[in-house]
Amino acid sequence: MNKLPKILVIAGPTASGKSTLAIQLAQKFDGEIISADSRQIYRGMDLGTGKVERDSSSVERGAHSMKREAWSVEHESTPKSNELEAKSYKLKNGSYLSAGIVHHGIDIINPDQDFNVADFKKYALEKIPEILQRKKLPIICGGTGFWIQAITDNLDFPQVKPDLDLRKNLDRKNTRQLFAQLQKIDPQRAAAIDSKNKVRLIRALEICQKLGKVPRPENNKLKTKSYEFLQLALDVPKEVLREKIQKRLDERFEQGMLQEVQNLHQSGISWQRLESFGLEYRRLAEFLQDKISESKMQEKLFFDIIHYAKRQMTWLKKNPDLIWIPDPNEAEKLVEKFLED
RNA sequence: GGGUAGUUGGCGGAGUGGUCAAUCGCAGCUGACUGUAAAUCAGCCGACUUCGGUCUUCGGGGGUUCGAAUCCCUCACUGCCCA
Repeated sequence: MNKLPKILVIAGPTASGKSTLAIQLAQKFDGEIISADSRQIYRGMDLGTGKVERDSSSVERGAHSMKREAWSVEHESTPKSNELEAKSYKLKNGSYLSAGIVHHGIDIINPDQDFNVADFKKYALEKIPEILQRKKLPIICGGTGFWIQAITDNLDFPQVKPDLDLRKNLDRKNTRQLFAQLQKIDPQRAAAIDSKNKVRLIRALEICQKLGKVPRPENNKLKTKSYEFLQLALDVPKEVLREKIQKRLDERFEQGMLQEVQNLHQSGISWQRLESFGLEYRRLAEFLQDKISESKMQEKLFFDIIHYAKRQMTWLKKNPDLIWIPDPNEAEKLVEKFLED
């Protein structure tokens, strides 16, 4: 039996220290990082998404300021016909470097474009062989559990692309109507679906329109695996995480997160779009529109992030392959062992 | 000292004789999730519970009433106004 290529996964809730650990391990084991973060893919969304700081090029060395290029400035290449090609933005120097480590999946599209799990899966499955070819260790690191699972479990998605017009139309109806509609078309899916969840209902109907009904996800246990994963997650006590979240939030404000959101809006991103990104982008957009007061915004945002971390934990907890490590220093040994045989 | 408004579950805040263990919001807890996943959505949230119920709550005490968070008396505390 030939051995499967190995991939390291670093998961954990927001503010748990994933990125730092990933970089440490990348340095130690000669790796490249694939960010699995549904918001860090966007250019110009830096402070609010907590991107690792990009290495400044030798030319602009000494630029200690947190100033980052506005996405509109670097956005000069016009999208090509190929959707994925168009979406995956090629940087001049080829990649996003932080602490000398190559990061994929950061700054790959503009905030007015969509990039979903299926896109990510394609993207990552393209990058992984490239990284392996360079004899480097692929490290998938990020907080978007679903995206990570798409890779680790090689999830199969129905071949139905989002139909924005259809979605817009369906969105006008309420969940009762949508559910009734789904019951008629695909009772099986209807029986299993969350009947109050509009997003799910709309997607189900979208698939039905194309395929007649929603295919049952196949059992991934039967699938042949192409990679071997070591999945680690940072286990940070709730109280500690709270403190880290608050501290990080304060820092982000100091670094000019508000300005970042303002800039995004000025470069053409609608408030509605910004709000749809959630967390900092939603709350700051609301504040900038005078929908909420500053103190309300700060308060809400803090709790939003706490809740988000909680949701992440709920997701992560049901992954039986995750190894929870209370201390980041434990990771090294585990990775070493993983890479041995 | 006089007047006045108030005191409700962790917080905010409804409720003004029975259908109130007490609307609702926040916080808290648990969970769902196959192309929006930082999104979207669900349940629990006084105590005990064999999940049908049982018990103790609405500042303290005393009353009225078949029955009070809701009415009366009184005490305490808080805010505002007049001294």
